[in-house]
Amino acid sequence: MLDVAKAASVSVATVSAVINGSAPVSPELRARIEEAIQVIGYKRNAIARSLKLGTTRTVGLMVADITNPFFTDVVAVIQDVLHRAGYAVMLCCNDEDVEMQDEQIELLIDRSVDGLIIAPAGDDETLKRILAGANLPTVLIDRLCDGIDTDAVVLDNRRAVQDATLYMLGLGHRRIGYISGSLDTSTGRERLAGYKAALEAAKLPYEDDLVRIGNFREKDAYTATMQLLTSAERPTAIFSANNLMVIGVMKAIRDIGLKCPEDVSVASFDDFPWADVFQPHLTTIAQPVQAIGEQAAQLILDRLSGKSPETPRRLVLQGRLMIRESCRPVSLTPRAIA
Amino acid sequence: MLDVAKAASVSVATVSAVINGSAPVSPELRARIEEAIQVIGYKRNAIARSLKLGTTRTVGLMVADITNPFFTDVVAVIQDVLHRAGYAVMLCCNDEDVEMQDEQIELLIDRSVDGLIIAPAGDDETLKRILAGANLPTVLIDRLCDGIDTDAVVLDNRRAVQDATLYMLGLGHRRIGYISGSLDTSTGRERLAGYKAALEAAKLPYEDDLVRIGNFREKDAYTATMQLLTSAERPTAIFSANNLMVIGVMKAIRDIGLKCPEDVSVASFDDFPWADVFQPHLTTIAQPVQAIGEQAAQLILDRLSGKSPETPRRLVLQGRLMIRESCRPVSLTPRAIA
DNA sequence: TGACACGCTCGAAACGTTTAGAATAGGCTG
DNA sequence: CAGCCTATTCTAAACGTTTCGAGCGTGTCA
Repeated sequence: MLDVAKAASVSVATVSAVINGSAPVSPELRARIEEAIQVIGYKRNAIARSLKLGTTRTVGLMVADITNPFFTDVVAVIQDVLHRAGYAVMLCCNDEDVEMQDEQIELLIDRSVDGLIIAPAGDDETLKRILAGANLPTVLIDRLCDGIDTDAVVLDNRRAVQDATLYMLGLGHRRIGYISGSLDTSTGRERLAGYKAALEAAKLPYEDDLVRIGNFREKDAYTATMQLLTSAERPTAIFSANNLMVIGVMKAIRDIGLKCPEDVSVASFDDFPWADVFQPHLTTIAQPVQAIGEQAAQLILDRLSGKSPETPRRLVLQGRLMIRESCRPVSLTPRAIA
Repeated sequence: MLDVAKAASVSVATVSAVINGSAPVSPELRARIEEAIQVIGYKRNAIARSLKLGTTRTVGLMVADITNPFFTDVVAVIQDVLHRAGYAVMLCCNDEDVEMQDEQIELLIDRSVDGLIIAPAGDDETLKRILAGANLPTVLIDRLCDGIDTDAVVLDNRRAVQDATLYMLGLGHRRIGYISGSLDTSTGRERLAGYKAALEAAKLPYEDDLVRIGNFREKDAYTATMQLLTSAERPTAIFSANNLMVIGVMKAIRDIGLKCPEDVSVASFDDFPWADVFQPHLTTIAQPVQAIGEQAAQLILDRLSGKSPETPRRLVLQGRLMIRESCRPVSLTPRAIA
C-alpha cells in the first residue's frame, strides 16, 4: 500500500480511502490511485487488516466426522452460503472425541475466527469453559449441549425415531434391536428416547439387552450387531441410529449368514443417495440437510452482523421416514425365532 | 501481552522471550511471567504474530467436490496429518467449476495461507496466473494441470481403467459403454485413455457413441446412461469414471427396467465401504486414499519447511481392481442384444 | 584495577493496515 | 478583506506481536 501511495504520490490514508470507499476522494486522485494499484498489482493484506479491525471474516466449522455424508452435505451448503457472504470457513472435525474437540476449537479460536458452527462430540466442561472464555458468536448444529446456551439448529430426533420404531412395531416386530450412538451426544440420547417412547406407546417393555452402543461408527456397530444377533433370543428387526452404523449392521447380518429383510428387518437414521437403487432398499429417516445448512449459516450470519435477538434461537426441523424395502412384516420372517 | 508485562513488571520483549523460548530468561523472571500469564489468562494473538512473521501456519485445501466420499476421505487424512504438525486447514470446494475455483483460490490466498493443496476443476489460464502470482508452495492432488509444475500425488489412472476394461473385455463384452468425467481434468482424460488403450490392446475399434460425458456428477451420468441404454445397439457393460456417477448409472439402469448384472454389467472408479454388502456388489477400482492424503500432506509439509528438492516431486500411486459381482460373462447376459 | 566477556533485560522499530483529527486550499459571505 | 465553511488530503497513532541492538550488572582474567 505504501508503494501504491508513493507511485501515485499520495498518502496511504488516501489509498485506503479509495480502496474502502470510506472517505471522499477527488476523481482525479482516485483515478491515479486506481491506476497505480493496477500497475503494481497491489492486493491488500488481510492479516494486517484483521489485526487493525479485529475481524477475520472467517468462521470456524467443526463437525463430528467429516467422513459422514450427512455432515459433508451440511458442510457443503454452509460453505456455499458463507462464501457468498464473503466469509471463509475453516473446517475441522473432532472425530467423535471430546479431547480432539477441545484441541480443534482452541485451534480455531487461536486463528481468531469471527464465529463458530459446531456439531459437538460431547459436552465436557472444558468445551464450556473455552467457549465461555472466547465469547464468540456460536451456533450448534445437529447436537445440543447442556449448559451451552447458543443459537442452534437440530432435528426433532425423538419424534423421528419414534415414528420409525412405531412403523416397525406396526409390522408386528416385538423384539427390535437398537444400535445407539454415543449417549454423550444429544442425538444419541434423543434418538434412544424416541425408541423408548415408541415401545411405551405400544405398551412393550424396554429391554436393556436389545440396545447396544455403536458410537456412531461402523466398526462399533458391527460388533454391537454381532452381539445382538448371536444372543439367545435374537431381534427380528434392528434400528441403527445413523448412516455409518447401518453399514456395520448390514455387514454383521451378512457375516452371520442372515439376510435382510428376509431374516431381519433394518431401518436407519440418515438417508443415502443410493438407498433406492442398491438392495436391499433401506428404509431410512431422511434429514433436511439443505435446510439445516442454510439455517445454520443464516443464524451465524445474523449473529455476526449483530442483527440477532439477544436470546438464542433454537430451530427444530423434522425428519422424514422413507419407507422402502428393508423392513417386512414379522409374519414373513421365517427364521424369526432361531 | 502488554498487560502481562505490566503485571510482572517486565518488558514485552521479555514476555515474548519466555513465551517463545527465543532468548534466555532468568528462572526468577520466567516464573513471575508465567504466573502473570496464568492469572491474566493471556493467549497470544495469532493475527499479530502472523503479521510480524509473515506466516499463518494455515494451509488452503481445495477439492473438487466436498460431497464426494473419495475427497472427504483424503481430506480427513490430510487434516489429521497437518493438524498434528500444528497447521490449520482452510477447506474449499470448487464444485467442479473453474470460475468458482478461481474465486476460492483467491479467497485462500487472500487469507495468507502458507501453502495450497489443490484438486483442480480444470486448468484455465486464470488459475495459472493466480498461482504464479502468489508463488506459494503448492501440491496438486488427484489431478494434474498442464503448465502447473508443482509437487503432486496422483493415481495411475490410465493403468487402472485399462485393467478394469480389460477385465470386462475378458468376460466377453464387446460393447462397453463409458461414462466419462470432464475432459478438462487430467483424471477425465487419463481414465478415458485407459479405456481406449484396453480396446486397442483387444484390437477393438473405439466407438464414439459408446462414450458419454458425465462430468463426474450423478445427474449428468444419469442422462448419459439413459442415452447409452436407449441407443440402437445398447452396450452390454458400462464403466463409470467415478463413484458419484455410478449412482446415476444404476438409477438409469433401474428406471429403464433393466437389471445389473443380469442385463448390463457395471464397474466403476472409486470404491465404497458398502460395496460388498449391498446388491449388486459393485466391481470397482479402489484408490489408496490413506496414502494419497498422507503423501500430499507430507509433500506440503516438506515444502513449507524448505526441505524439498528444488524440482517438483510427482508421486504416482496404483489403484486396485476390486472384482465383485456387478460384471458377468456376456454369455450370461440374455438380453444382451435388445 | 581496568578491560572484557557474558548473561540478562529492555527500548524501539517494524509488519501493513485503518481512522481520528489536523491541515490545507479554495470559495463564499458579510 | 477577514472570517468561516467545505471538501479534500495528510499525519500519526494504533492494532499485538517479534527481534535487533543497546545497556547494564557481574564475574574473570591479565
